[in-house]
Amino acid sequence: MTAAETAIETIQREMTVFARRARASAGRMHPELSLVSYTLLGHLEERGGCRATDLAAHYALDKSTVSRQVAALERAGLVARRVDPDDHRVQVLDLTEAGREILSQVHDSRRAAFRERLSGWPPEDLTRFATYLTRYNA
Amino acid sequence: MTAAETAIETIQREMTVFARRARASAGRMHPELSLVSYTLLGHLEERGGCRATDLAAHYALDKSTVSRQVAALERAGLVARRVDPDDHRVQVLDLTEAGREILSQVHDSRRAAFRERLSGWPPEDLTRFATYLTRYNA
DNA sequence: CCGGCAAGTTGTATTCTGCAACCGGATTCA
DNA sequence: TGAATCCGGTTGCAGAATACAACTTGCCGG
Repeated sequence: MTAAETAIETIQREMTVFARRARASAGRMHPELSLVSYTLLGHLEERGGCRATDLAAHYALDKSTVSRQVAALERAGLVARRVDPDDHRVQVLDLTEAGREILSQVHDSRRAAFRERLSGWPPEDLTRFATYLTRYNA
Repeated sequence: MTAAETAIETIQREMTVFARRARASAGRMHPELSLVSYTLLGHLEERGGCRATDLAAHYALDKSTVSRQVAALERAGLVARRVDPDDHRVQVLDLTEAGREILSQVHDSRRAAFRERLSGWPPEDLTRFATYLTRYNA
């Protein structure tokens, strides 16, 4: 087996380990914000307004799932929808102030967990790791 | 925010994305074996016979959930249960031959998926990525 | 023997998800 | 311009995973 193949084995195994752990702990960290809701809010924060379809495509979710999640987030007052004046089919989603606040709380506690876990890593390794993960998920 | 903090943000987000996708796609790749089932079988393969309660504790699942999953796996002929002669409350779980076989197939196809996904990565990036993941999970 | 604890099972409710059918606005093309 | 089509989104439905609680059965210390 080449070094690259060995690396692929390792990546697979470690990703699986991670998936297991994430599955086990996701619900416990923040009961008020599911993993998906959190992800969606985070996306909105980063990219500003976007469409439900974009979210669905990006996270490989069915549009119906996104529709319901967004509806729940809107009921909870965390996101706002407005119709795109240029295309009346489109709803542009945005965080509300409350959404921003909750997101920042959850963010902080998750960040603390990751920071704890990643403490002692050289900054250069952190940025490279981040790049790899992004590329993997792209 | 420093570069390192930004990287931590990204790692956190991308890991989350990955975890969600892994779960969603696991069902599609192998309809006959959910991520949890796969994990449980893998556990049995590694450690040989164990109790349902051990699985529940190890994966932070409710014992009822494990009970149902194990029941399904037994119906599918992938695991066998036998009563512990020393304690009749206990059922010792073990892979059947069919279970071992399916597990190895799923293993292979997962490996193929990873290989596909990572094709085109320079070998040194693969090895570094593998190193980072291992370090992260350690 | 009894009370309490441990292992599993089952009933119930909730949540997340995908698929399919549908609605209404936008676009294309003859 | 008008019909066919496409696209964004919603809703009905069904299935899976899960937690919690109540229960059954077996074990063990007084």
